[in-house]
Amino acid sequence: MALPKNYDPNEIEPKWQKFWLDEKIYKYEPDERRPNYSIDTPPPFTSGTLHLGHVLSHTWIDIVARYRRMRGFNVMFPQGFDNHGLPTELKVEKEFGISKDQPELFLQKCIEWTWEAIEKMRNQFIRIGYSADWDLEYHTMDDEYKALVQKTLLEFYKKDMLYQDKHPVFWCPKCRTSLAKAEVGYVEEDGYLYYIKLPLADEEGFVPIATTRPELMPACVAVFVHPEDERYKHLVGKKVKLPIFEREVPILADEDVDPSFGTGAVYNCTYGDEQDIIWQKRYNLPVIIAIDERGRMTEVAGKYKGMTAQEAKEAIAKDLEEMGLLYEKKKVHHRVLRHTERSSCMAPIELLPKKQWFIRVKDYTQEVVEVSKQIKWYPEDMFLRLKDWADSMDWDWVISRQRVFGTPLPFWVCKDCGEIIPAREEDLPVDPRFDKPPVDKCPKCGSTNIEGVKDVLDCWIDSSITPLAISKWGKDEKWFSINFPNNLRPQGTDIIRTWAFYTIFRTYILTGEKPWHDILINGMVAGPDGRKMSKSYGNVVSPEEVIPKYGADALRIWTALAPPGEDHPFKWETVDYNYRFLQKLWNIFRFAERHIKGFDYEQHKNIELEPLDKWILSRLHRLIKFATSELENYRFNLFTRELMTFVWHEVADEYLEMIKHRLYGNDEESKLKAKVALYELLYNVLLLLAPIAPHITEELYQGLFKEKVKAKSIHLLSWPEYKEERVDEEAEKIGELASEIIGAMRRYKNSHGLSLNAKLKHVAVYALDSYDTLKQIEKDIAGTMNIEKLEIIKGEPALEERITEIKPNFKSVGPKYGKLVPKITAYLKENAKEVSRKLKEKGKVEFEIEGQKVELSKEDIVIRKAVFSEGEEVETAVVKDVVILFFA
RNA sequence: GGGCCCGUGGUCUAGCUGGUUAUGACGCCACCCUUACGAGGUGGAGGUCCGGGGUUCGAAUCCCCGCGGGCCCA
Repeated sequence: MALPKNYDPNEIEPKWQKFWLDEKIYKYEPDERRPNYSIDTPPPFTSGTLHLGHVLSHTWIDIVARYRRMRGFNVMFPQGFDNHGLPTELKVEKEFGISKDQPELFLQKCIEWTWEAIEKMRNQFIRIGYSADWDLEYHTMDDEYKALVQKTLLEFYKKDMLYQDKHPVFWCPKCRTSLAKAEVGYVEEDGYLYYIKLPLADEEGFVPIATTRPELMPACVAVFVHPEDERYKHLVGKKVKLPIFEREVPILADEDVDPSFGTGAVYNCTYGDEQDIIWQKRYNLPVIIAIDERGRMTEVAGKYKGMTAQEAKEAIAKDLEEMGLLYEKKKVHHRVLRHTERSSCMAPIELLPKKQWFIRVKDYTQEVVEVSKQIKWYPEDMFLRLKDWADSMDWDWVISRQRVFGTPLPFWVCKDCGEIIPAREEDLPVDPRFDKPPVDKCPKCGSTNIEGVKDVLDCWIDSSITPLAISKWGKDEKWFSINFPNNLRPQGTDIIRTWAFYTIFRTYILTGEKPWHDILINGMVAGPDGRKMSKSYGNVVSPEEVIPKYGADALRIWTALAPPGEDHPFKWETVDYNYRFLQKLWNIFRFAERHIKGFDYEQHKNIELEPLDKWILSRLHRLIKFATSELENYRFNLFTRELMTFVWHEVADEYLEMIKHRLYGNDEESKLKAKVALYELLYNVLLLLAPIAPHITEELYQGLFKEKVKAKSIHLLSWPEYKEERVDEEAEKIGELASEIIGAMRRYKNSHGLSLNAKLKHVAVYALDSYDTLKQIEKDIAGTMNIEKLEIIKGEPALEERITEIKPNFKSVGPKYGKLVPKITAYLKENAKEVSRKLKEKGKVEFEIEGQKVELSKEDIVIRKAVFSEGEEVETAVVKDVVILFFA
């Protein structure tokens, strides 16, 4: 069976994907005889489709997994799915018209829909050649997973790291519901900026403030100015007395104040905007609630009680004006938070303090930073992002969400005394929204008035225990001891502050250890236009558009070319180029097939090879060494590029052309040697490429090598071994010279309209230093270029010679002569002919500059020259010290 | 506003422990049908290495100041 003429990824790829699954090539079982390698893969949110960001991050992981297997590791490679989330709730509400008022039906639909999404996404993973062990697949909505999440919360509760407190939520007074950040947005609109004088409490004078929300004055808790502001510096520490409400609040200084906005002084309320929250937390200010869930003024608003916020704004402004304290009202264009997710609503959003569940994290940030230092970060500087986040944290982790489709908090609360009643561990998972409490009466006050917690957990609570989940923490001692800490956590730059930070934090609190040895950070995928890929820019490209056209391997190579930690644009041109590379690879093997298929490499591998064979194998082994060290450090881009260039140019354009005459010739000994080298070369190229392009390499392995090598898949073979003895600098010099000389001859043929294998009657090659090297490849040059009469002559041809460039080799001359360098450069130029002659005669040149002796050897001077023939009968080319004469 | 990162021909990218013709690719132009491949081969045009200052014999590379972009946070 010969390879078909065309490379067709759509035929090859699904075939092997099925084969790998059927044969359970990637099955993981703990095995004490082999080193273990575990990967904590990111569980994507179950939207139903993989985007190119997933393809990038997960192909990277897959490359690592495949490489590690080839290095003899037993790789534990699970894939999970993150199920809970707002988008699913919105979909169920909108598309299926099911309301949250029927929570059981609602949840059922969410789960049903999520299963469909999982199926689709798993198939998409399989279609990119992803080599996870699907028997290890997990979902955050699984009972087992939820039980683990809840168990960790019980642990935090026991450690007294869980508490309830008030925290603002986005609240829509029209819909009477709390909203997630994704459901609100800023809308630009016109409004007024009110300038108000706030009288000082204990002396004459006042502080002028500017605000867009005078109705929040009853909730004012402080006035802020910039610490460097000369206008107000002297007032810091004093108090103002709020007009109308007759309450005193302090004047504080904070660098967040923008002195150029309004009057340079602002008042801080509960809560006008997100900055108010920061200050309230930072300075531990009181919380005064002036607006209720219906958007109306509360008790604290006194005579304004019951008014809507808008009515109160006007009434308070009017009263202040009458008191002479409102002295200016300026039109401004500003951003207002509105309920943007539901376009029918668009009501202004309030920030209302609500009882929320918190995990104490601020007290542990420095410990988390210390643990993070024990993890190796790739690239290293990504650690700083985590550190900065930890250092600047203003409040604890709010873990409760007022949603439906999420892991429930495993707690009940006594409505009489507020006692928190945890679930029993043996009952997990529990859903306190539906399940009975584990006790009949409150253990503290004896009340029977016990209510299950209605809130669910932030989805980062689910996903920040993946290392514990996949390592079977608390479940399987042996599995855990082999797999934990995980060897690798791969993830994107965007979620270092969430996923990485919280995972390190929770794992550390629960186990006392770091979750992983290494963390690998990938950048974001940009669209073809270089901008972030997003629907609103209309630059989204989906894997499903790419794969039918070019196949998964070509797309995978695009991911392999992404630099570590940096954003990477999707480019159709790149995928197209990769596809053409694979096409080229295919053709190389099609050519090689007739020469090496069934060839007994093992029998002949120790034969003494010819110089050019040694050259290409030396280059191969250098590449193996480079590839290995790059992959050890999770860097794929440079190695991939090198490999592609090597295969395309050194192997295909140069080496293959140089051995054709041997493979098709009559010298059986030489032919055999060429086959040995070709086999070793191409077999190893396939192995190097296997982690990146698993499908085409499998196809070629099965077609050309399996018969002899026996392994049932290329993905069960070992990574190429770097053999120092194959590296041969002498052979590399020979190969390089051969490439350049043959290149010059190809250009000659090309410029004369001759085909590559057209016969050249007579070529003379003159050389001095390279003479001995050339003699060794005389036969190769003549054979490759089909030269009837090739003369290699020691000496120089009788032709006119001109020096086109002469200069010092700065790298060697610079450190030796420092400031004299520019003068040496000038000297060489002025005395080019003489310098060249002396170099040829003595091998060195000596002269004086500014009374200082300068001595330069051949290595210190770079000379380029051209030769010219007067007559018409001969054309010339110059390669280093070699002059080629083509006779017509 | 804060932290980190990035800025190299039209586009993407290498180089960035300093060494003078700045790497490779896509695209563009010209030429060549060559026994694995025209989805190929050969050559060419195209650059103030974001801007400005400094250090140095020498700066894309090191330092300082700007400008622009990304991610996250506020």
